[in-house]
Amino acid sequence: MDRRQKKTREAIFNAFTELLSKKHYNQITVGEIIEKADIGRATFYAHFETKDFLLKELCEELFCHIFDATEESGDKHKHIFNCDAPSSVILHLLQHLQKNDNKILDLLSCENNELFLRYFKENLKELIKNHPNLFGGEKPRGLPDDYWINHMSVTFVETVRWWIHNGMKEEPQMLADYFYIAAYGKAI
Amino acid sequence: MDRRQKKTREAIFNAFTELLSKKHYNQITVGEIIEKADIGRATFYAHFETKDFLLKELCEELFCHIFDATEESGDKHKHIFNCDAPSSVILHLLQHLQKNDNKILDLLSCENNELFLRYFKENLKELIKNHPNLFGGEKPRGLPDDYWINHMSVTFVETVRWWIHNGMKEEPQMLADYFYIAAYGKAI
DNA sequence: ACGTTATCGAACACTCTGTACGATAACAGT
DNA sequence: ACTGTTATCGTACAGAGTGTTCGATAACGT
Repeated sequence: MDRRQKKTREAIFNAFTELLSKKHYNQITVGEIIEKADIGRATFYAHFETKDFLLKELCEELFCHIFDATEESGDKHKHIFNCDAPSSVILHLLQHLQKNDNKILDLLSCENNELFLRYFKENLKELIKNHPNLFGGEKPRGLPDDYWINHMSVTFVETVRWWIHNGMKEEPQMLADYFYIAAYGKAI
Repeated sequence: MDRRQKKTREAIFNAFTELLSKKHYNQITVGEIIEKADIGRATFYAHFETKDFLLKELCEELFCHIFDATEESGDKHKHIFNCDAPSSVILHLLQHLQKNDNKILDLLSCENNELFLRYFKENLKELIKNHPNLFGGEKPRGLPDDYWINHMSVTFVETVRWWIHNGMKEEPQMLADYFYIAAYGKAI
């Protein structure tokens, strides 16, 4: 990819991210993004059809390193569903977040977090669907599969939301315990 | 309240609701609402400051008969947290929804449902906070109160969402069982 | 019948969107 | 270093949407 393109794209993402942490998505204008990114109007539209597409691509970039299921051999980053024991997956995820990779934490804690948490949840559902034992534990009897998958995804996402909203005071291990207690009735 | 005001207000709500069931909130314009409601532009703005305020007031109107905690003596509608055994509260709520009071079901099932489900959840949290035994059952040990309250609210809202999304084929009793199994590990 | 007030309709300034185009400068490959 | 390509710039522009203003009209409650 052309160096100029990469620069511009990054400038737009940075400007957009910064704006998202300060005001609501609906009230951010393309004009503001352009100004903060210091690029021409036509340039913006050469990269993104609309603001909505920009958001979509930002989401994809933020979550792909976590959720991308393509297993590239020799990749130094172990994909979460490949690592160690299933019971540590959630811990791994939480530690990932704690490191604030890709500034994802800022976006998950700003007033626009709904935007990203929704995306988070959808990817998580896909992941669980493809790796039923992702979290360890067992589905209680009498629940439809998709009900259970949705419930688990939401429970995890809400655990993260609660954590962030409360200042992330707890250690990831503690959070993992909360999650397992809420989901299965007991820590694992 | 002036008859004219009431008429206009209702016309706006109806037009807005109809539009919400067809297209995304962000893409609905005041012009469309005005046209469908068949009122003057100035009239709309005499009622609602912006489209956002219209949404807020619509939410309040939709949920108030369910969540309004003011206990008016002699009110023929029993407030949900006053009725019968705690364990039936969820059943009551689901039956309420099934009757599609206030066309709330249309809004909970359209592509804008996030808007209303969020509002739903926030009200539910308040309700649980004020009536800890609302759902019966017990909080597992080791969980912070607000974590648990959030978890229960979300679990319920997501149960409703799942139900609607799947065509509401199940009876309310079945749904209540799902909810209790997910929340407590067993039906009550 | 009266004074009040909600509505109308048209006009208005303003902001934002998405596009167009020629000029410029950075780029990749040879 | 040369060359053809292409991303960016700046400006301008049409179109759509927002929120306000104001005088005229008609419905309202008492």
